Amino acid sequence: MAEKRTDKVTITEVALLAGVSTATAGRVLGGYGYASEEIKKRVKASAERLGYRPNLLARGLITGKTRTIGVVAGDIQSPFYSSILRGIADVARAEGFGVLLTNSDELLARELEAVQLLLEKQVDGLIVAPCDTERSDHLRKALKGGCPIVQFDRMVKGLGADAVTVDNRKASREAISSLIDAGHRRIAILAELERWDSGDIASFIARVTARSIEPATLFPSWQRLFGYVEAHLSAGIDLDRALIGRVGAYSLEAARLQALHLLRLPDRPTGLFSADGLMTAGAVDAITSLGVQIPDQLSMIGFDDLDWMSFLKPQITAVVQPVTAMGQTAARLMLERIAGSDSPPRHVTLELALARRGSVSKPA
Amino acid sequence: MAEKRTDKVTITEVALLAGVSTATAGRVLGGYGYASEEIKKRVKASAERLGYRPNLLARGLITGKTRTIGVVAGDIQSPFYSSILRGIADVARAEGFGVLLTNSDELLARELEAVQLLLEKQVDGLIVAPCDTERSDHLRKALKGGCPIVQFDRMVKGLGADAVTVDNRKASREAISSLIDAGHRRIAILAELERWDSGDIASFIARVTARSIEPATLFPSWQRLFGYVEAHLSAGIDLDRALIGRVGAYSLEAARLQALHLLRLPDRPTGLFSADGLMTAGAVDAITSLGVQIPDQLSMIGFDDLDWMSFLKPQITAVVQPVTAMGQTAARLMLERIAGSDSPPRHVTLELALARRGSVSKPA
DNA sequence: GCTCGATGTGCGAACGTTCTCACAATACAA
DNA sequence: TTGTATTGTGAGAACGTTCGCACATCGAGC
Repeated sequence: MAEKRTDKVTITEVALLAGVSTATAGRVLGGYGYASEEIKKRVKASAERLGYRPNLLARGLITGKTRTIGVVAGDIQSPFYSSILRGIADVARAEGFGVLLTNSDELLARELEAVQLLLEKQVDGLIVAPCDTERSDHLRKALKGGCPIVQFDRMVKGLGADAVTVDNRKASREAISSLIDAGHRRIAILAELERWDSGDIASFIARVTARSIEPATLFPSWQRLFGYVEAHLSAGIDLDRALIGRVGAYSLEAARLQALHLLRLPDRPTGLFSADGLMTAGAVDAITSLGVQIPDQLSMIGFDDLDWMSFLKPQITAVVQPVTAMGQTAARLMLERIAGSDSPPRHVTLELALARRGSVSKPA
Repeated sequence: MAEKRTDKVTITEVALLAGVSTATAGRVLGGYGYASEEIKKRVKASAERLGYRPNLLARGLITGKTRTIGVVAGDIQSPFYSSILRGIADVARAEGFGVLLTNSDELLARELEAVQLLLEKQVDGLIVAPCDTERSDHLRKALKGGCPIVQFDRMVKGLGADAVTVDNRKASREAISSLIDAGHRRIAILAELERWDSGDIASFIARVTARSIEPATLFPSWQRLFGYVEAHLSAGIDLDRALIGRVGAYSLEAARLQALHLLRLPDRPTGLFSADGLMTAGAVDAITSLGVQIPDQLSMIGFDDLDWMSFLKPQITAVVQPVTAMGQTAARLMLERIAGSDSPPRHVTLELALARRGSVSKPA
């Protein structure tokens, strides 16, 4: 019977009905000051009766806090980002925070636009997978303007902000080493490797060899190549540049083509390392279409663990990223910042696990 | 050199620097009234110089519009929801709207809490996959309160709100019919079938047979069972209740176990229809672990198309849902509502496609 | 008796915008 | 000249909260 056309019930009306001032009503409803039991009861009853719901815009305007976290993901459609987002959303929800989502598609222009929008919407903090580790003045400015930032998956050079990453380099090195230990000498890598300023693979290898490169702010696929190179170096195996499959784009089809190319080399590799989930998908597509047998004709390890890798033939041994945990951790760091922590920037590195599934054996 | 400690540059300061009133500055910056070229230039220059960014909270408070869409998904981590979200986000971004995301995990209590939060944050509209097609007073109330709602994937009974769905029943009927046409008579179905008030499969079948049930507001997995039953009826094939695998939970493991059960029946089915992506995954897991050959020993069609179904063995013929398009459509309907459309509730039904991949053949 | 802290309440001013007016100035037709 | 529309500008009131302050009451301690 209670007919409310528009839900424009404000605190003023509640106060009026309860016979108190708006300030008092606010104290009860907002829970931020003194109020006698008697009055508390009265105000709450009135609020209940009118169906009062606080207007978080107004509250945010005055407190300067919106209890909203802005997230800039690359592409929520991908399992990687969607799992991370899930982790973020869970932690945020538990603390009564909202999550404002945007996609950058790994384009700087779009990230810029997104950060802009989120800042204008006055989010309390920004969780970002930065798509450029150098040109990120917008993030610096936001940080300086008092908006905390937590990076994930990669880190901007010299940005004094929290970050959650994994040790790509180490996991990749260990994966390659385990292939080497199994007896493999010709191991191919299939990786995106899109952006790098001195874009040349040869010079990258040279700098890795000379130890003149800082891996922390590289993009993940480069870090994984880094580990690949290191594993070869420490085992004393010469690198064959033909075995480095630089896909150059984040696309299944491009990965498939590059994988086909690698598998058709005159001296075909006996091992294959794919540097992320999409690359693994492309590789498996190529492998099944060529009828190559795993692990008899080819041993394989992939980065990222997708559900099908465990229940389909060929099963794929994979480096498992703790995706949801990454999101949760990022959100927790963010909440601490929002709560006022001003500790120096923290960098959390989560552990990676290798899920062994029998796609690795000795070379024929 | 321009040092701004906190980015608290307000329109007042811009106005001051430009030597105009805040009202005029607002008109220029907000683009909503007269202003001479001369003054426009001056205000814009001042804004630029101070690094002015509008506070969308304040604007929202006064206009009553936040240019934000609230989304209640089941679980963004699933490919289904994340693709839909992507579609929504794309359309929203193009129109300068933000997307506030929540997960319900298909729990009514959580959906309620989510809707509450979103409304308090004053979203301009709600895009929801309602997790109960009956008890949805919170949605009714929101709608009545003036907050437009667009449902997707399923529809609340008698809720006068827009909706975007697919014709699950028809697609399922056609899929089953194609198996029947191929000669199959013992076709199993693997489906979630968790909630239904008169929870009994037998009574459901009876009501379908008697045509005394309205499919529109059923949950998708029930609609798909509906089509399964219809296909059998119209082909004159007796239903074998043992072939209806009711998983009862949305879980890979539960689906796997139920699939194992079906495949171990004394008189094993020659065809299998899995009612969504997760069910297909569970089924394929069971199939590969039992070493059943597709399509030689078992023909299979799945609902939902996931990437691995096309590039792995066994390849799975699948009903493809236009997921991204669903999200886009939902967002477009929402934007029209926000723009003021007061047409009667629209129900958009998107087309489904069957991707034939050779997992269907004649029974042995 | 007085002061003091703790508790309880209301007034009015924020917060950063947009919106409604009022009012000028200009231009053009009657 | 007058009227009327168009364009341009500013003062001040919204929007729905919270916050700072003033003030009132109460019991305890001296």
